[in-house]
Amino acid sequence: MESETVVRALGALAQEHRLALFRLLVQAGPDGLAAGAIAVSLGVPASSLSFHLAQLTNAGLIAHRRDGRSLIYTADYGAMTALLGFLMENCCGGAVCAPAAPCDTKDKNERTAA
Amino acid sequence: MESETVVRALGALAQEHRLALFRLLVQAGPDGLAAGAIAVSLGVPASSLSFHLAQLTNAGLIAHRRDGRSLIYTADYGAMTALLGFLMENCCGGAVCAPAAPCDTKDKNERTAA
DNA sequence: TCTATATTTCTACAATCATCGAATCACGGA
DNA sequence: TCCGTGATTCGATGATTGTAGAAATATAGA
Repeated sequence: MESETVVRALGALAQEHRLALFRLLVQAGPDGLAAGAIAVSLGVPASSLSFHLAQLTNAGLIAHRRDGRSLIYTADYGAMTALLGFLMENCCGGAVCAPAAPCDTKDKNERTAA
Repeated sequence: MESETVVRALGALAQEHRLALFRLLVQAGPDGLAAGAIAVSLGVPASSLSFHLAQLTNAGLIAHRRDGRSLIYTADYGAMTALLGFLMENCCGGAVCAPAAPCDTKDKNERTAA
């Protein structure tokens, strides 16, 4: 994943409404949610929501499909996975630093992470 | 980790220079790097760098100590770990989604992530 | 104390962001 | 075709961000 892509993805998530929005879509799963339903759920005016949806779309974190008059938005798990992968590889000293990771971690630590 | 904290951490990393800076500090390890060395390495004016260092400090992602005339900055692995933990728990559909994770993953998937 | 070095704070300014009402576009049904 | 609904785009506005030179602060050494 290119670092420019990472910056855009991070920027897209670095906003209260958008973080909540993305979490909502993640919870909703592949079925996704219509823009209107999201607006109600977040308590944000339609035009404001549309702005945030565009930001997340532009960052490649969400996608949408049309269903009649509604636009259904879904989280792009692949993009999020790639983002996390980048952060774990480049921003954790090379060692797996996830707290909840019950992995073996291969023990390649050359420095004490955390 | 509070979602407000997450937003600030994401915002701090969502900038080209700051992402590069943080990666640099992660690579440098616990020894850290002096502000001057960072400025040279990134090719950024001292005052600009100071601004970015303040952003990262404010977000709790880095810390610093004084060594003579130099201020030595270090990455806060704990904060990064907490951030990744939040993202993995809240933004990945509840399932471990890290690509490089060689874990067992407990198979609690209720939806197909990615 | 005086000077040099390391770094931050101050200041100003351009650029980008977030917000939201109004206008517009897209689609389905009568 | 006309109307109603779901959603985006437009436009204006205030707030925040990024940049970098100049000034100020902190420390070390002579």
